[in-house]
Amino acid sequence: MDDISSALDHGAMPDEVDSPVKFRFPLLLRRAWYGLNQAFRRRIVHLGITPDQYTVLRNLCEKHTDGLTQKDLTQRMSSDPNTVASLLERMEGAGLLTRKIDDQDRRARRIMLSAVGKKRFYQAQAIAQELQGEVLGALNGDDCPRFMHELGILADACREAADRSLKGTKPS
Amino acid sequence: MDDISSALDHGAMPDEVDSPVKFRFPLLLRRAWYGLNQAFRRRIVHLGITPDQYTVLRNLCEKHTDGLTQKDLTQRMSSDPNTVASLLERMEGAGLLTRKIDDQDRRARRIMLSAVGKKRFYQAQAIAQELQGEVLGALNGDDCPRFMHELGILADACREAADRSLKGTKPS
DNA sequence: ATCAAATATTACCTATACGTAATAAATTTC
DNA sequence: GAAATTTATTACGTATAGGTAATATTTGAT
Repeated sequence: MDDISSALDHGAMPDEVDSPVKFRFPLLLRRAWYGLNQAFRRRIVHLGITPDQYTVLRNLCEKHTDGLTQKDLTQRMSSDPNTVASLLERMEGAGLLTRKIDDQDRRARRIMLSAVGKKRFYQAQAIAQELQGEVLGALNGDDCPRFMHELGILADACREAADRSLKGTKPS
Repeated sequence: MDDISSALDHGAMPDEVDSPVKFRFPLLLRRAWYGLNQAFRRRIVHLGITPDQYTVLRNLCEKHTDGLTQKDLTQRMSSDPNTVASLLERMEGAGLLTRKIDDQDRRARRIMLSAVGKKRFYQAQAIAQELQGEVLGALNGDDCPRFMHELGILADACREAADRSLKGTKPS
């Protein structure tokens, strides 16, 4: 009753539980994401910001029209309202941005980048692009566009799977 | 002095700070990883384990020879000693595994899967494979192997970048 | 206009992620 | 062979990730 492996037709399973290629996606994704994040964090620590804070700054800079609400940011970062709230609280304390009640919807808060926040973003962006260049350099330049296209497809599929997994425990 | 954008030759920059394709890697990676993780977390919450705990269980099951030390696990999970330590502490408390001083090296702790841990792993593995099937189904089956190969190359490049970024602030 | 339903945040809690310092045991060195 | 060095963990602190519940507000229905 201990060795469930036999009970679930997982024959030998010496080293590779996951099939040769197909089932390595989560492993590779984890490795890539953690590595990239670690590298970036270590390279921008002297700027006093973290990778996630950089993501906030980037989103605010891309749409620096009238700022964004926390809800907007949450969606753009494929993140969570709670996470974004505490993230922004810290960043406001650090003087990177300001949060003011939205005029149209007093429930929402409109986030505006500060001069310091904008400056930090451009400083970090240079480092981010350098890092991305190093990493993507490992791939054949010709393969890059197709790869990114496919990664985008999988990213969407992951997001959709997450949304589906919210309601009926087991969608279809 | 406020609008650094002009000072750094970032011309217009209306919406796409990042170049068309090449510089979207971090965004897509983040979206994919967060989405996959959320989906999996939501699908295994009823088993009482988290995605990271599943990763631990999987590593222990793959090499269930004599267990692994925390150091081994840390490397296999491309994680951090501190993270792994607290992770294992919780898992030990939950009865998923045991930690005993290693005989050969009394500094190290050898992690051994418990019967419960093994059971939870196989239960979660079925869910993981189902999820992976759903996600990878979005990709052309023929493109999958090549994609995984390229993702592996990038994952390695990310890890190496992280390692390089540890010592000399700016490697080469 | 009024009360119910939907929505944007906050408050609080647990689980990572990871940096730094402290510990303890193994290894190297003179 | 004892001291210096390296190494596996733990202890402690800050920054996410995200679930649940409470709050304030806006909207919609009557």
